[in-house]
Amino acid sequence: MCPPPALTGHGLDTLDEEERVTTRVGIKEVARLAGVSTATVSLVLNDRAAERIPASTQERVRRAALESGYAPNRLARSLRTRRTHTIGLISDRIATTPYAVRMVEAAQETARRHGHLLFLVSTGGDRELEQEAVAALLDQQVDGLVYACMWHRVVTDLPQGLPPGTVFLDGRPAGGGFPAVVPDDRGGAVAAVQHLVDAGHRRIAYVDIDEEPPPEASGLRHQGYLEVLERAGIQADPALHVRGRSDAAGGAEAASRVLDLPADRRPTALFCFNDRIAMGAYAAARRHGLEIPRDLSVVGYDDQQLIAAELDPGLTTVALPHHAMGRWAVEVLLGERERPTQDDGVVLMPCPLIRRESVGPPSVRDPDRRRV
Amino acid sequence: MCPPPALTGHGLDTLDEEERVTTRVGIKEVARLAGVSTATVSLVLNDRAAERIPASTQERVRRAALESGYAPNRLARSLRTRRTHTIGLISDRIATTPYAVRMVEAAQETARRHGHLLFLVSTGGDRELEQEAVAALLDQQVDGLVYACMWHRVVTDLPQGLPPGTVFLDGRPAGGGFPAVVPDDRGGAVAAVQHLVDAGHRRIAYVDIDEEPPPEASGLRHQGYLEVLERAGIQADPALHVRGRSDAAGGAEAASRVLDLPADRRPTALFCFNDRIAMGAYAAARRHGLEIPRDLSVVGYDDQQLIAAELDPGLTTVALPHHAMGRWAVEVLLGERERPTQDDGVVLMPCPLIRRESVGPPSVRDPDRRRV
DNA sequence: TCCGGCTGTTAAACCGATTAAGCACGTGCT
DNA sequence: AGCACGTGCTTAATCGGTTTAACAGCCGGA
Repeated sequence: MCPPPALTGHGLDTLDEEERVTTRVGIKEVARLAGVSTATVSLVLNDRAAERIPASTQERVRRAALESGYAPNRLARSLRTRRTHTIGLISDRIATTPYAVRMVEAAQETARRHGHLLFLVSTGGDRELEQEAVAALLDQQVDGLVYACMWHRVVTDLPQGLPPGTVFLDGRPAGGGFPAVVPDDRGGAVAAVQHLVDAGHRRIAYVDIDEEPPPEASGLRHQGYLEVLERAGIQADPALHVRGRSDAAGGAEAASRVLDLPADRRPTALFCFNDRIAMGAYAAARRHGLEIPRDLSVVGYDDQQLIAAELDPGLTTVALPHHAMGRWAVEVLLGERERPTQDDGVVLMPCPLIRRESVGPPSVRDPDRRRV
Repeated sequence: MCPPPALTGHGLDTLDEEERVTTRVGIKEVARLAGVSTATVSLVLNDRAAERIPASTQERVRRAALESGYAPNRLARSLRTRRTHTIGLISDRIATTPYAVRMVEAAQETARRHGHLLFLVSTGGDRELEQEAVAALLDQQVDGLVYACMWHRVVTDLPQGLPPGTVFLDGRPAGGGFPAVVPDDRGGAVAAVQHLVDAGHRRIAYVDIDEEPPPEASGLRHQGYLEVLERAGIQADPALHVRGRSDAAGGAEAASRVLDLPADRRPTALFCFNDRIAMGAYAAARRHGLEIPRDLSVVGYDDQQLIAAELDPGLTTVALPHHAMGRWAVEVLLGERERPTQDDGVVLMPCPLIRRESVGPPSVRDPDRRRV
């Protein structure tokens, strides 16, 4: 029992106590306790013993490790094995879209389940920070990188030096060449609008977002919207495609524009770009004396709990598969799941329709009762 | 046990190219290029040269490093220096309270500004996972740990083996002994209620949350509420302290209970435990034919953007200093800021009042007009 | 008796940096 | 000439593990 000199200066009486606190027990100590060499300890504890080392010795080593509370220094191990069991997640931002956070959480959880730790870096979209982050993470010898976006988008100028295996999350690299997963916005829109068509609606407006340039999701959802109309033999009315700011006020304003149309052209249902716009649509409906879903059906997008579930009546909406995407990204990164080869490596994750109470059959009310 | 692909993989033709991609240039290569030993390279690049090494040599080394794109392997460096420049953040959950995410983001940003990377682990409140996380992070030799809660609470059973410097964020350890930062809920309530008193209100209700056990914040805000009333010489009316579920419906129901009181006891202002409850209070006010702020003033808590800013009229509320707390925690951890010694190491972070349009002078309307 | 092979274990190289200690050389002083 | 000292660098130990090659001892067969 002759301990190595303690590194700290603050002298306690009992060296024993001090050591417990400051110095972790290493493989050497275990080897000494078990009366073997460090090589043997390493072999045993890593199950590389392969019959070469008798059970008795293995038992001795394991007991020594357990009793001394040995935990290997992963730094040292990683230096030799060249695997750190860490991954880096770079995201443009995490706080803005509340439920996109689920992506990060899912990524972290998946990493953990596979024995990895996750470095989180959010760059606020700053190119320079992003570049620094890539470098810092590679310096740390991460086993892989996830490049996450908080909105479905096409990433045009990638940082330099992204390692080949990097996985894109909720975005895809302009040039391709990396595995990527994004929500199936077109498919989600199809589900939403089909739901309205199935309920009997023929005049369905798309209350789009008004942003320049329009986000990926905007165009894709429009495609889905048009696709369903066409399949249903409904002539799309350009007047029913309106745009508004992405908040309740903007949504109310845009929704009002279609609700103000003459009775024979006025929509009986609204497909809103997102839940905030749908929230505004509720307000507009109220101002037009329309009751949801009796007089007007509304479908949103995003399934933001704070809005969709709290509105009265509950908003039928389409959920973004944040959790599934976060998990997918890490699984692909860690080789637990096949890398996609089709479609330039881009995988579309389905967006499930969440049915609440904001959709019903079209109203048959007297047009004169339209305003209050 | 599928082997992760790590950074290497898909073979390229030219070894040269391959090397560029797979093998990072090490200190040895730089030494060779500059015609010196690795020791010299290390000395120069770490500015430990201290006049011992002439400028000409330094120049040569630096150029070699730059030209070869040398970046030190932080694993190796850390093994030797015993500092990894990484910190671990353990949080019970990150997705639930949307804006608590700011805490994590602030922590990450602060870590980055001080040259550190942040490991994120969210445990879902699972004790066992929490324990594993502590162990895994310590194995990785993190320089420190932040233990974050997503609601202000007292942490009763801490995981084993938390290193002494661990900082608590939005929570404090039951036994003390660790630095901790929590929002000043009492102070925030004081600001909110004082604001109402200053506007002339005398009958102010506290629409509390109905949870067992009541969260820390509930009691503290109640204290602040009572404190202001007492200072203002207002007799607190127990009937004006009601509780409801923490959502819009619960808030509406609880608010209705006080709005149903006879005119001479009915409050002219509501202080709500949070913004979701305040959202319900808006609905209740509407149903009672009361206009905000003309007939009823409302103050919330949390400043949830999706609610507070979107409501009409905008909700005056109290913001939780998530950003400031996240930053504080990391600064204390990294020794950039003095550890608190007062109050068992617990620091109260001020909660600023956010003034919007939901507060006005008390109504002088005819009580008979109360219902519509 | 000698040799090959098997068993159980270990010495030592290695990962890529940092850093204490020391060496070689020139210079100035006595 | 001899010596101390400063300058400019290098050697080698070290961090805490993993991994390869080899060694000691024993056994059985030729």
